[in-house]
Order: sequence, then structure tokens, then C-alpha cells
Amino acid sequence: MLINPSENERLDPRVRRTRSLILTAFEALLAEKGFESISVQDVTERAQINRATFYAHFPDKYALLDYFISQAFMREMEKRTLNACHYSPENLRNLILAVCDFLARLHSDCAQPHQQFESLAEGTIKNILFELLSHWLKQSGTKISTEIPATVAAWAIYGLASYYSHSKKRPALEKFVDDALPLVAVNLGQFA
Amino acid sequence: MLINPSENERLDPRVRRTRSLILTAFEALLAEKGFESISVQDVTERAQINRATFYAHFPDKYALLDYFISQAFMREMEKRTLNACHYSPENLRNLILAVCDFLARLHSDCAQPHQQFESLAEGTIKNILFELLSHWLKQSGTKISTEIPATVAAWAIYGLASYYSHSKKRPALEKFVDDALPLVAVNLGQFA
DNA sequence: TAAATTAAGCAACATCTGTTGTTTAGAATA
DNA sequence: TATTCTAAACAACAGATGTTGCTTAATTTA
Repeated sequence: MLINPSENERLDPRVRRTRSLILTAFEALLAEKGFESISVQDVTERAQINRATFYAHFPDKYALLDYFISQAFMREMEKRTLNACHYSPENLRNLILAVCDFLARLHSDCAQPHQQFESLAEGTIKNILFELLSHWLKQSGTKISTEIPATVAAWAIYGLASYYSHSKKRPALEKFVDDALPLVAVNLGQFA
Repeated sequence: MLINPSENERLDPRVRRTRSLILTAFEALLAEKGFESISVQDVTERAQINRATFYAHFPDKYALLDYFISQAFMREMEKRTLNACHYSPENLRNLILAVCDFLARLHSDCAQPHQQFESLAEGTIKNILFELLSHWLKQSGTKISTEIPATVAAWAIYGLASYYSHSKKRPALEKFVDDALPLVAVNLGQFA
């Protein structure tokens, strides 16, 4: 389902248009009310498309959320060129920063990010993080299995970012990452 | 909403009965089909209660899932007396073991544990884990803030357990925990 | 350009949701 | 025990869901 820019271009323009209408409408609605109270109806009315058309693109609103988050998060990774690189403390630092930033923005952009919304978004983002970290660690050419360290790192990073983005009075991001980085890096030294 | 055993007893027996009927029905349905395709109707028919009665107990099926998981997980923690103790590598080991075990069982008990189900269960369990770990770390009487280490530990533990419970050919649990423990313990030494 | 392909619009469906008002029956209390 | 309280059953509601078959219009392709 997830589409990269190049194959996006040779997609039927009607499809591109509809998808973009859906995503824009969804984003606007998220700014107004919580995910749980957004219906497929709401989305299609706002997007000015037929409701049946929605179902030709997504099985349900949960799939839409997944696509929406994936797409936004991957774009963020690409923008920061974190997708194509290797493990180093500096890159890890930037990754943590990026995730904190992304979540903080997500929270400020969404009217009422409730439990359900957050849990689903978390699953989506963590999957991407795990893939990305696995890729990083394998660059080191090590024979050690990367799965366990990548798992711990992906979950820990998300946990930290989630904690940061929920803090009442958010500490300065840079300072927070200074504190957080070593707790993640400590297990990755062997891949540097 | 979550009820401990003592106050459960002095609850109106009709309420106790209904709740137990709902939970039993829900558990049975989870063994048959995925959470996404279980409707409130399904639950109330199986439980042989009126549908409107369901809504007197839970706002929707997501709240039911949350309650179901919380309740089962907390009971597991109590059984292993992990709820009332402090941080030590040995206790941490038991905790990781317990979470792995719980998730593995959850997966074998549920017909089709899909993304949505897992994400929601994860949120519920991790909240409990975070509270429990915060409690542990505070026992040490340290002045250091426990929030960041507790966050990293809760997320990392869940990540590991999730990884374990998804492994195709599950390694021996004891062995897995031997490998996993140090990655979590490394950040908690100061609270021993 | 003409023909073939396929996305989007439209309408109608059975089903499920969450809510409300009323009645009935079981539990707590005086 | 008699009375009061309140949970559960029941019925009916407007609204949303996910699906289908059909028509229309845009696009790709030959």
C-alpha cells in the first residue's frame, strides 16, 4: 500500500487525486476532533468523494490511520536522511531527536490524541523504526544477531519520545536527548 | 473501573454475574476469531445478556479489551508477587520472564492476534509495567528521577517480550531471558 | 482517434452501533 | 417483612458500516 514518490507519479491521476483528498480531509478532521469520533462518513463528506470510493482505497478508518502515519513518518525520515545511513552515536542522536519532534508535532496537530489513536500510531511508527535500526546495525557487517538489540533500541527510543511528548512542561529537546541517548547507545556500541 | 478482589465481593451480585458473563464470552470469542471481527452483538449473544446491558458496563468493545487485558495481566503480576517488591536483577529477570510468558500465552489463546488487537493490548500492559517499575525504583530511596529509566525499561521489556512471543521457533525462554536481561539491567544498576 | 480499461459516482441492502424510555425482577435496607 | 433502590430486559431510534450491482466519465492503449 505504501507508495514511494517515483511509482506515485505513474499512478492513475484519479487515484492520486482521491487519495490526496482523503488524506487532506483526514488531517483536517484530526485537528478538530479525536480519532475515535471521526467516522468514514466525516472523511468522505469533507473530501467530497463518495463513501463507497473510500472503501476502494482503504478497508476501514484504521487502515487510513496506519497509512497516514506511515507516510508522514517515512517522509520525515527521508527529509533528515536517516533512512540511508549506518549506526553511529551521532546518527542515533538525530534519530531520537527526529522521533521526539515528530510525536510532539503529532500531539500539537491533533485535537485529542487519545489512547486508541496513540496505540495504533505507536505500532505503525515502531515497525518502521525497527526496520530502520535493523538496517543500520547490519551495515556494521557484524555476525552478531541484530534483532534483539534493534528491538530494544526501537522500543526504548519510542518510549523516550512518547515520554517527552507527553511531558507537561517539555524540557528543552536538546537537553532531554543528552540524557536519553546513553540509555539507548549503551547497547549498540558493538555496531559502531 | 479496574476492581480488586476485596471490593469485588461487596459488589451487587447481578453486576458481578453480568461482568463475568461478558468476560467469559469475550474470551471464548477471542479464541475463535480476531478482535476486529468480534462485535458487541457477538459478545452479548454469547453471554446471553441484553445488548443495552453491555453498554451499562463498557462504553464500547475497546474498553472491554482494555479491561480484559488489564485484569488478566494484573492477576499474573500478583500471582508472581511482582507487584509488591523492589528492584533487583533477580526480580527484573522474573518480570521479563512473566511478560514473555503472558504474551506467548495470549498469542496461543487468541485465534488471530492482529495489529489492532496487539497495539491496544500493548498500550494497556505497558502502562501497568511503567507504574510497577516506577514503584520498584522509588523503593531505592534515590533522589534521581525514576521516570526516564522506568520508561526505557518498560518499553524495552515489552519490546523484548513481544519479539520473543512472535519468534517463529521460540528459543528456550530461560535462555532468551539470559540474553535479554543485561540490555535492560544496564540502565538500572543505580537503583539496586 | 477509437476502443478498451478502470476509477468514481450513485443507490440500496442488511447489519451493527450507541442511546433512550419503560417495564420487570432481584438485592439492600429500614 | 415491607419498602426502596437499582440492575437487567425489552423495544425502538437515528445514524454509521461495509458491500453490491449498475452507470458515468476519465485514462490508457492500440
